[in-house]
Amino acid sequence: MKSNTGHRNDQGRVAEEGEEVCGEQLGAMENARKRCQAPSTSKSLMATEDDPYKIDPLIALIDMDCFYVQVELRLEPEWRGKPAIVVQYKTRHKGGGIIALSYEARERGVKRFHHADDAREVCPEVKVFVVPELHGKADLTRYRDAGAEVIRVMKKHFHCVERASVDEAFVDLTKEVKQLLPRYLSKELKLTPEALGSTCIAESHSVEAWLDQLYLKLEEDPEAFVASSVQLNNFALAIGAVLVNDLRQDIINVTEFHCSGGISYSKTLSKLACGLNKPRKQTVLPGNAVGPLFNKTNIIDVRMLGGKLGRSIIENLCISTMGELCKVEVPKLRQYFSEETARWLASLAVGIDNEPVQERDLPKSIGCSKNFLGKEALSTREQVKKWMEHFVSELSVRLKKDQAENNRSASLLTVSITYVKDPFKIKSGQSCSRCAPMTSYDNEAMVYDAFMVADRLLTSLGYRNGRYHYAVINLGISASKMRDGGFTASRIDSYFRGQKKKEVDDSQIFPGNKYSELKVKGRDASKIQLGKAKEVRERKGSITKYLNQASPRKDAQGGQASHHQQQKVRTEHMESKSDTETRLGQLLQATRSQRMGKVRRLFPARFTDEGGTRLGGRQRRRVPQ
DNA sequence: CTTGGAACGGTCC
DNA sequence: TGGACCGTT
Ligand SMILES: Nc1ccn([C@H]2C[C@H](O)[C@@H](COP(=O)(O)OP(=O)(O)OP(=O)(O)O)O2)c(=O)n1
Ligand SMILES: [Mg+2]
Repeated sequence: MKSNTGHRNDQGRVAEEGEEVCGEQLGAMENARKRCQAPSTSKSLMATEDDPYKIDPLIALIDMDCFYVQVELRLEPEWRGKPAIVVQYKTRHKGGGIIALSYEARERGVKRFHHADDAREVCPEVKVFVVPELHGKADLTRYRDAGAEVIRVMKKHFHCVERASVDEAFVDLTKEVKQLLPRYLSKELKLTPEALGSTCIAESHSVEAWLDQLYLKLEEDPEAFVASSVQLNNFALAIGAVLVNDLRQDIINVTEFHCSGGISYSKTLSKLACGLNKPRKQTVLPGNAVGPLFNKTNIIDVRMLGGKLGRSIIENLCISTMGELCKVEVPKLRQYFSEETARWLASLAVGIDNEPVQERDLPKSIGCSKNFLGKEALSTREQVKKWMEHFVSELSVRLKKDQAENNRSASLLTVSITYVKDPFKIKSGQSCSRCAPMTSYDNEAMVYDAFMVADRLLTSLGYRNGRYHYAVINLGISASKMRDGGFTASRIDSYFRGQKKKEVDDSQIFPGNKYSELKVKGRDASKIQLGKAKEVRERKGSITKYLNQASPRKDAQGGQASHHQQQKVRTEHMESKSDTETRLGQLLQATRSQRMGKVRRLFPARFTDEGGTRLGGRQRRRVPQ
């Protein structure tokens, strides 16, 4: 992947194209940034007296190496340097599914889609760490907390940090780099290979040569250098690399965790760069390297193109690399995609995504869920209630911790359910979600709300002799719409609107209605007594309004989680069973064939027709030429 | 027996 | 807005 053995001429030629394109992309990026009102970068191309140097936005992506494994290795360091994996549900299928694997394990041929038993087959001495279980489900707290440790270090170094996942964050380096620029240009500070540390330069063999080249140009003609956006941007990238290297070293010092980094001009490019030299390395992706790199980059491997959209591009245009996509003109793209999508793709094909780094280091939602496949599927009220209790037990602890640490409270509680007619003869599955206001972190209140919402939906789909007509194969709850501070009377009052009669008999599931006697500690009971909260559910508020439309959808729908795994498997080019080979696969196949949300906009013409065919000729909107 | 989990963020209507 | 759906780790 790294070394370019042949096609020198070809790459050289495209490199020039890339350079040219990149020069143009910067202006486009800036315009889009202004539209997006990214405060820290919106003026980056504007030279003013205070800010004499025009540089493009500089974005880094930090991604922890085999993160869950590192978390386990910090707890049991004797396994460092050995093949190791982290699995979920050891007692289940084939010793549990792998969710993280060390680089030593990767060298031995272990794959993420393997199970523990598979891993032992190809690598008998592999160390298997098992995700902790609590309340009958996997408990990822350990890894979330470790991720927060890392973010904390990042915030120490940079103001604008966007938590992208449990082990990834984007950083906007623009301001910090711009501040240092004069001191580096004046030689007060010097860019050295040592300062760059574990840096690689994409499409370049040596950091030294790259730096030498940079300084050669600076010495040659300093005025021309600072006037050249290409030179200045490369210089800025190098400064960014120093800052990111320092950050990564600090992360090691503070947390013992190693990570990789990507430094470039957009989230897309930084993410791509980060993956080029994993692990324990950071990669600078300069503008002039984008073209050559894109020539060998599969479309599927680019952020946001790893799913249906990417596959449709490949199928429709009969291409496979970003370099090829770059050569496709907007009018051609318009044959298959909407105007908006076509333009967006054309930008992305030169590395522009117009996404500012958001200053957000906390998750926006906190939730938990679990699959119940085959005989595990839930079909009684008692089962659903039991699992709601488990979920709430986990969630309330996490929410209270979040409230204490971050001074915020969730205002929305969402229940999501995937259900099928027969969990053993999966022919169609449907997923849905319902929400209720969150007015306290009281366990029983949350259980009541979550269960009532779920039960109403499932009951309305059919209920007889103590069993729902549908079996629940995935159940989850999530807290979101975070607001500053704790729960206040006015906040809770705002939920009391309208009136509606109770629709479901809860007397058997909640005997004695103990729930209505609960109170929130430390609050004005007359206002926020949970008995009042219960009224919400009996009135015509946001909950019941939607329960009335509980008729099953016609489209097939499978568990989101599983569906996503499928996406991941394809993205990583890992061989695995085709969907028709397994029962679950059939469900997932149905899932993917359903209607396409955002993608309807993205694939107006062809893809839609094909989707319609798969669905049995269902008619879809066709976008005018 | 059937098993590709469990979170997240975001867009669209 | 809520809810369905997509993309991602
Ligand atoms: N489908 C996935 C992908 C990832 N993870 C978890 C486990 C990983 O340790 C962590 C980070 O995901 P990465 O894709 O970044 O993978 P790693 O950090 O494990 O490896 P790498 O070194 O390739 O980044 O998120 C997960 O639970 N399910
Ligand atoms: Mg990682």
